Amino acid sequence: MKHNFKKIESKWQRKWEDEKIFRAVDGLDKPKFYGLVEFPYPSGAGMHVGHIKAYSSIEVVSRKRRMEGYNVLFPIGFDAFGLPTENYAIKTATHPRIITDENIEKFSNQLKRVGFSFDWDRVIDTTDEKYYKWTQWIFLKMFEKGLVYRDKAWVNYCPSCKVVLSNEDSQGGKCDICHSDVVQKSKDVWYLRITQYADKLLEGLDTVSYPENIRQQQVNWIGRSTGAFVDFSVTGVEDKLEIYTTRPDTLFGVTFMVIAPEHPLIDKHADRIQNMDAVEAYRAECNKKTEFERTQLVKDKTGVKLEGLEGINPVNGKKIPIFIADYVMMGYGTGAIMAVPAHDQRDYDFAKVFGLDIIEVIKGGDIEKEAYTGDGEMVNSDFLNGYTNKKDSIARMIQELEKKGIGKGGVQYKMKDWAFNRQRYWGEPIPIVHCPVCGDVAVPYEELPLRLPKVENFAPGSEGESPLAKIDSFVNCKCPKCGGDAKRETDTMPQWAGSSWYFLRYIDPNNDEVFADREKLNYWMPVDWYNGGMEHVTRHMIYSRFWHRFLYDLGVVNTPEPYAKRSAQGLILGPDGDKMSKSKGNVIDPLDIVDEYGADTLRTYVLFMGDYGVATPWNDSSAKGCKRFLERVAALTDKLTDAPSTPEFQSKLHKTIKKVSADIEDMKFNTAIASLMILVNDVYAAGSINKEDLTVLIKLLCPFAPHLCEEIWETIGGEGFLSLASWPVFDESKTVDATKEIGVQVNGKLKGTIVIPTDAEKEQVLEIARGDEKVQKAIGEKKIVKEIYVPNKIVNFVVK
RNA sequence: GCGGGUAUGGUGAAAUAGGCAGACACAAGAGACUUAAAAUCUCUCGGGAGCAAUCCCGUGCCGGUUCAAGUCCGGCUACCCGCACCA
Repeated sequence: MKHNFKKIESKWQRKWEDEKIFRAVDGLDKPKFYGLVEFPYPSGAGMHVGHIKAYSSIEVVSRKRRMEGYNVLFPIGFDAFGLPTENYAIKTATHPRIITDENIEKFSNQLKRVGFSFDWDRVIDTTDEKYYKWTQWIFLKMFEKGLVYRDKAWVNYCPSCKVVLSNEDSQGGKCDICHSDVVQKSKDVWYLRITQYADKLLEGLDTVSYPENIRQQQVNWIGRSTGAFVDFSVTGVEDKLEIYTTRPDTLFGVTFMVIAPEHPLIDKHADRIQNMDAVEAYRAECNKKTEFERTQLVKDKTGVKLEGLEGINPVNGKKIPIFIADYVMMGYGTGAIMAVPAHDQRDYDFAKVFGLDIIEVIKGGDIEKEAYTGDGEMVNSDFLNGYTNKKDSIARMIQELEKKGIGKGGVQYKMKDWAFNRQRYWGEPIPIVHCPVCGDVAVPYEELPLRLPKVENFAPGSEGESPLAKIDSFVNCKCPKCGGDAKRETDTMPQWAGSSWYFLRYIDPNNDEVFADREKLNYWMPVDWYNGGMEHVTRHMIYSRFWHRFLYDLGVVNTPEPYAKRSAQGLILGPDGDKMSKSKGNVIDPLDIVDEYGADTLRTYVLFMGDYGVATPWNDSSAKGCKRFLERVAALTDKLTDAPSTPEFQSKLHKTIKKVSADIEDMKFNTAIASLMILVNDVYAAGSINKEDLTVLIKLLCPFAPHLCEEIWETIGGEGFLSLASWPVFDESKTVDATKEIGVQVNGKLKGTIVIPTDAEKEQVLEIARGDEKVQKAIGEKKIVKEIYVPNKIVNFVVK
């Protein structure tokens, strides 16, 4: 048979869709498998070849699971709120709804042309009001539980997108969307108290199967540290200056304090600060610096001493100067530090610039040269002198601080609360009403969804307020509590909201009563295997784990963690080895490949091209090689024989079943495909194959190249869909050979190979090895001093 | 600076738990078929020496453990990813 991919691919895609053979059935009395891939943002550009690779892994596993008898849920949907659509809407004066619908239509057709076995009856769209009703519902539940708060704050603001960004969206001081420099702006911000879940998110990592690098990235992102909060008195003022430190045991080495330039103490006691001019000048200078300069370039210490205020070290009563400096951040800890120059390099550098005292309290380094951050004996530290163990000295100091009421042990996180509002149109409206009497009031649950109103002009206002603020009919409303005149919140939720719980909605996508039926959740959750990109490890994954954990604490889902297992694909690079980008002109369009080589070739190649987790350049000739392989498979129907299979071929076949089965589970798709290529080469060498053996072969290949395998199955008279046939089981006894070829080494160097009966006795093997001509020659006149035999692997003679 | 990872032919890459390095492909070269080309099929294909049998070298670098190291240990180097004046 010829491989007429154009004809057979559309034929089988239609059949699969008509008969809905990939539909997941709720509550079936079968083991379940929930395979998940990150749902796409339906951009106008259409599908990227990276999508194909990202989905192909779980696609292959899901197809294998179905054949193994599992009830499989492998869904797809669209994460469709977001800025690119909104910007395109502004540019073309088209409503984002229309653009989104068009793009979803386009994406769906493209996905279908690759033959992915999604359950198309469960498609979700985060911009559908039936969906975002429940996004708003979860938000209100969080509001109800005190996990939502509003605060005026200095925030990351992108002047180009005119939008407030979360910490995560402005990494490196650049806007994640447009890459402009982010500035600090004082704004009204809605926060989700994700920090309250920091420990739960950390602990949850021990209960799931994530690759080490992903686990580590999440641990770093949460950034838990333990230490102590200590109150320092300030001369002449009532307030205490609270600092956070991880090394409270170095308190006797404190020689000055540093507070962030934005620290409220400064304005509060401005009248006592004699050099307010210099302070203001320094603050202005800091404000001018971009985040990039502040964190990347300027490691030189700068600062200004606050004249008129002095700190008092609570453990020894010493007066110490207070500085402002931009190396202390308002956003971490308390925005104030005690400086121990002898044992912290930054404090050391600062002390050198300003000529401050450096007092050693831990022995072991040379504080003339640099700060010593290692362990050692405590000195100059009163009751801590003589301690050599960091843990003990810290514990003792915390005990002392708590006894005297001047400090306490505490925990800090690098992770900050999640800035949750955006001044944009194309997002979920935040369902809150501002009442002059009652304050912030939740929109009643029965009024959800709070729909996005129709707008003529989607552009944000000049001050960066939401386009919704211009719609009086939306803004003006009655307070749900007191019935008085009130105004609606006009900001919308960030892009990440909809994707924070979408995997739950797939389970029950059309439910109008609850976000998903509890029994169905119990059946399907958790997600058994989730594949996606590394770029979503610290945002989407942490956010969605947080939301899911919240829902668990609320008692509405059955598992604390949403994803039992996570994997990540490596990028497909352009043929030139660079990251694909339009500007470089090295983008591969997957649909071009489908047209030219077929979907089966595309699917097979993206998994064959290399290690699944590693970035690999696209190589068109290699892709063609996969096409060649599939053509050779198609032609096997011309080699059919009625003759029974040979024991040799049975052995090869069963070894291949074993290898392919194991490799798919280990995501070693490249070697799984390679072993199928070897098997096909073996058939060509033998000249013929019988129907039974060919059936096994196409079953193994079916998850990778399903259209072709279905067609072959039909051609050789198979009944029903091969995609629903049973996965081959190997016979272990047939994977063991009667004889084995092993190497024989002399002094660790390979000198010959011998054939031995499998599991032969050591003496028998050594006998054969000694008798080998080449081995004898290598030994020559020398004496054998040691004989090593590793069963079925190798013989080594040590000679002198 | 901290954390994670990677390094193997001309290329993408294989190598179970320390046991025949380079499977499977791609590219290249030669040949067959063809009026010709494409496609297909056959052969060669890490480096060096040799007519050859064969021998020597070879998994980023230096050292170690071992009968045996791509694999384990110690010390480097380069690159990639993430975080970063985090107190």
